Amino acid sequence: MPVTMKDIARDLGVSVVTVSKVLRNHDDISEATRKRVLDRVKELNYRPNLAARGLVTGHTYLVGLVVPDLLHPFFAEVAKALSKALLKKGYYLIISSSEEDAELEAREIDQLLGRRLDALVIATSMATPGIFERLERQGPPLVLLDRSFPGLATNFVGVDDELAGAMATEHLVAIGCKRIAHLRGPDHSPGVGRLEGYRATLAKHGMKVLPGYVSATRASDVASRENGKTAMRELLALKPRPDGVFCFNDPTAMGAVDAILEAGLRVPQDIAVVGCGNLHYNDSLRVPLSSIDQNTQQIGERAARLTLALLEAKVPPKKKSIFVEPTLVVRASSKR
Amino acid sequence: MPVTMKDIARDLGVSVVTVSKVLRNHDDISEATRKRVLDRVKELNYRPNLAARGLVTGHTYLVGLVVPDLLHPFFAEVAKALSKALLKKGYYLIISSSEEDAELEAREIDQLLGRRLDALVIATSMATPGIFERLERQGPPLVLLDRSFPGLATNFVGVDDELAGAMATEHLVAIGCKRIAHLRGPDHSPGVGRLEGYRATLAKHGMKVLPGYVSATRASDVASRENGKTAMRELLALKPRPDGVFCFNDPTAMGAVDAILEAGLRVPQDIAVVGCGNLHYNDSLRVPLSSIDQNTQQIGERAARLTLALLEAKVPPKKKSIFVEPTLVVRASSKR
DNA sequence: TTGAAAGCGTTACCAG
DNA sequence: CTGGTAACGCTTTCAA
Repeated sequence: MPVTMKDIARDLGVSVVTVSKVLRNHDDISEATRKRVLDRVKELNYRPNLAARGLVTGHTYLVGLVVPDLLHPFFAEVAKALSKALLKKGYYLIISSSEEDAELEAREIDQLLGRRLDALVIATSMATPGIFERLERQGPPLVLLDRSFPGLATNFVGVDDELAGAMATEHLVAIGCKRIAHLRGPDHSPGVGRLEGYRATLAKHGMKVLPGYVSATRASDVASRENGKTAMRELLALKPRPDGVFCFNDPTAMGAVDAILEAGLRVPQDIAVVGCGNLHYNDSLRVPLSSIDQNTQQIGERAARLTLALLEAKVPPKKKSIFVEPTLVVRASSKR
Repeated sequence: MPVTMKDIARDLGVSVVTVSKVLRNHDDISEATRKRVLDRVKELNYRPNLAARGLVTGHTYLVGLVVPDLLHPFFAEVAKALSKALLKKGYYLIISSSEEDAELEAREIDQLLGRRLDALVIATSMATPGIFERLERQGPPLVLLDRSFPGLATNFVGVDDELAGAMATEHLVAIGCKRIAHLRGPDHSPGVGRLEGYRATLAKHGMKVLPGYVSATRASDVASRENGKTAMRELLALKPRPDGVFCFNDPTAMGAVDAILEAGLRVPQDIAVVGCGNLHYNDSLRVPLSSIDQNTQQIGERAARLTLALLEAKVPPKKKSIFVEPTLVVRASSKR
């Protein structure tokens, strides 16, 4: 059994209250007793029970983060930045992964609610906003991350996906591509946003989305490498064949490059490829991959700032959506 | 304020105890009351306060995991496997990252101890075992992960690093390398273990570790890419020059390949390279990288099994060390 | 400067 | 079947 305040109080012949006060630096304690208490605390290696404390104070200094996949560097990096920024203000981050599974995510959220966290940050795997409507009505302050729902009024932090799609497509246009295709992502907001950015940019330049130029298969976030390869093979069979591809994410783009090389074509001379996410190793690939950088760290920091603002507010502030600006990183796969 | 059992009890004119029993499926409650309670619980969206429950039951069903770096796929994958296996038994994993910083790690551990977790799993960034000796004496069940301390009796799960080093070196010998160098890792057990495996294998074949053939710089776990490049440049300046290199990890190996190609030499013809960790994208690199796979998933599962065993034991079982067997994956960087 | 009493939300124990 | 009482480890309030 761990040491409690009671043990210390008994040992020293003082009351629990006195011990409690010393530990929280109240100044209505004599130097003498303070020292006696502190010494005993050290000796016994005492640690306050944070759960008990939270029970009475009403806040836990715990913020929950739910992500679809910790193996995805994007989420790992957001977690890192978020954790660091929150820690500075004394808040501790609890991370859980839903493995892109809506049902598991619901269970995780339940757990976190049961622990009475002070706030919740969620990059959801859910297809519908139902759960979040309920959370907004009854639950701790909530910030949605990376994926949002049209029509749901909520706090949100993520990259501007439409801009990301537009920048990638704009770049392909700029290097002279005439027939630009898109290996699209899932039906969530990043997938749809990037697709919209692609569409809008083509339209702006008076270019058409040729039949089949938006992949039917939706690169899931896991195993998108294989998906990309398969989807690209289908694109290669089209006539006319595309001369530029914007891919939902980098693994998909890597798969696309695989398929293109496999068909005996060259990247970027025959087909230029741009991904999204800017993974760390893009530089060292067989064909170094151009990509849209999502400014991940900034996303984490802005999410932290927003969360802290919610935590410190007396009255619930107006819902706020923060869109971080992406950046284009050009490498060999689109250098002409 | 969240709904409590008291609210439900009052609404229904029953006692808190009755509500509590319904929620925990005690069978000494009439069907009628059970239904009334359950209905009200649904209506109000009630969730038991797990902290309060933990306070009285004495266990939290929480297991803490501390890793040096969540961005490292190895740890992310361990976390994933661990979490999945624990969840099956009703235990929930709290993940924190120490960013390879011993001081931060100490603070994280303190937090976790304050939360009275049921068990702790730690891949430590500490150079000394002091903290863990104390934890073994006073603290929840502890499992060390990936990194161990000679002389510290503790539960441990990790890959057999000496075997990893031996397998890599053995492979380089087998493909005909005569002068094998090692870009070594930090001073922790994996770094030292792999080095020992390398040394032992050379000795076994009557080969010498030539002067300067073990890099002085120790690939830190972060930014090891640049380190690898720098260290390899130094190796290239040696006479005679090595014709095979075993690198502590894959980023280091990627840096080594960079340096070799930059010097106008070929991989694997002039110098063969083997890494360790078997990162997912090793296949798609400019030079696909041979590597030692650590069987990460198995590490997570074994860690979970061991943790659960500790959790379920009445008396503290004897300390156990589990070494998972690594596997060699041969790719172009060492294919002759 | 100190501490007694009440309470946070829950469960264990035992009497009715 | 039901529920009163005590307890978990802590903080808050207020009186001494």
